[in-house]
Amino acid sequence: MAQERLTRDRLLAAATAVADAEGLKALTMRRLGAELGVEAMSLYHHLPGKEALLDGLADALIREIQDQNRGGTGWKDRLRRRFLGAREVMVRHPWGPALLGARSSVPPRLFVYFDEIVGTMTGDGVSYRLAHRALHSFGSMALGFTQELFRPEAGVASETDITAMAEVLPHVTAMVAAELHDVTDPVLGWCDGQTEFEFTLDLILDGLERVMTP
Amino acid sequence: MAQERLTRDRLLAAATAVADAEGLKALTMRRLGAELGVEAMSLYHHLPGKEALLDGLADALIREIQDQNRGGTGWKDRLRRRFLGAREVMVRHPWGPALLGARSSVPPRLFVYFDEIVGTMTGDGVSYRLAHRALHSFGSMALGFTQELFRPEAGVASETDITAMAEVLPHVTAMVAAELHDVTDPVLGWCDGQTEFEFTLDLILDGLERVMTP
DNA sequence: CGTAGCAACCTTACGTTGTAAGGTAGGCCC
DNA sequence: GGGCCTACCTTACAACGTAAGGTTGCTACG
Repeated sequence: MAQERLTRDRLLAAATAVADAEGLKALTMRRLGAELGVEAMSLYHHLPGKEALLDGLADALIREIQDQNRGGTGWKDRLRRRFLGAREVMVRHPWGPALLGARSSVPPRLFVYFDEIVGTMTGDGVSYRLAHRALHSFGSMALGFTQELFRPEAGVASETDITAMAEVLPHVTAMVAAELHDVTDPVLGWCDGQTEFEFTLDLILDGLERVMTP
Repeated sequence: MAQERLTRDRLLAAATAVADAEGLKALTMRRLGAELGVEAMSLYHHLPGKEALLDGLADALIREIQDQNRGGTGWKDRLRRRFLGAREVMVRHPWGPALLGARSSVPPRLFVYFDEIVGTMTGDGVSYRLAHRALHSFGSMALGFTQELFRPEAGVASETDITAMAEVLPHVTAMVAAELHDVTDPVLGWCDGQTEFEFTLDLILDGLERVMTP
């Protein structure tokens, strides 16, 4: 693992790999050093500290999102493609949302990315006022994720759990039952992140379009 | 600070106070112990560990949000009031979003809260299918915050910064200029979180209403 | 009344984290 | 060849969460 010399880029690449494989929490200086066949303190000759490492990671993540740009015509179509591309990046790097959320200062590249979004809108006739509002409405959708507070990845619940749940959560229980019954493919159909992401995205995009052309 | 006996509730209250005053990062076991005039390890007789402390904090936060329920008529109005109330709670506790985002397992009370939302909708004639979609669309709005990735709390930039910014961020710079010129009160008008929260909230609520009554 | 038991709190200590401080080996230049 | 710079290593420290076990005082019961 040692061999080649260290670089800031090799460092960030290794950090990304560790985070992809084992999550952000496993990304410690010592662990990253080991990954590169080097002592932890050697990393400090290429990065000033752990915060800088995370900043670099965030920057690389946003660049990866920017690179997902895929054309389209009109602000709506363009943004839609952009955000769907962003989502693919976040699916590849599940630590992305948490990282961006935890960063104490805004990654500078994020401003550049938002600038592109504003330019996409105003360049197509959208007013600055609405572009500004839209920027806030997109929120984390622009980065390809919705705050997944409700993530039922928990797996199958036991029967006693289900009966207990039915008492405490009558409406959700009924909803799950109704939805499962409705859907042809019970696995893909229930809480399919992609479908719901697109639903919400179109809800916002259509809403914005309606606001600007009343 | 010592005097009275420790309680799980006193513990959580003190933890909330520390987080309110100095942020989540300042909330360590030793610090919390000191706050209560007690050694860190004494806390372990009331809570099994730090994770449990954070779980308790999250639970209390969600309960505070639930208590903001303020009536209204019809699912749209009811949810709107609810979410605006939730926002007030998050304004009081700026560490809220980060805490919920960082929790590795979903706080159980969140399911109860979501159940209330589903009940509010289906009780007013909304289909389970749409209620489910809506739940995902609300995302973090249901908890009163939008992922504030773009938070210009940085303060006034220097002149050189501004000219540098104009080169790299032409569209954002123009937008800021246009907006500042437009607005009567330049401080409240520019990036007023409340205004933008309501704008996005109504965008989603109106969109959902339109989907169900085509 | 004595004593067993238990709840609440303290003491000590360990492993892990980020990182400050300073050491060392090799290549380059004058 | 002697100084200097770059890249890496060694050692050490403070702060963190917490395991293990000690101390104290109240309470219940034979």
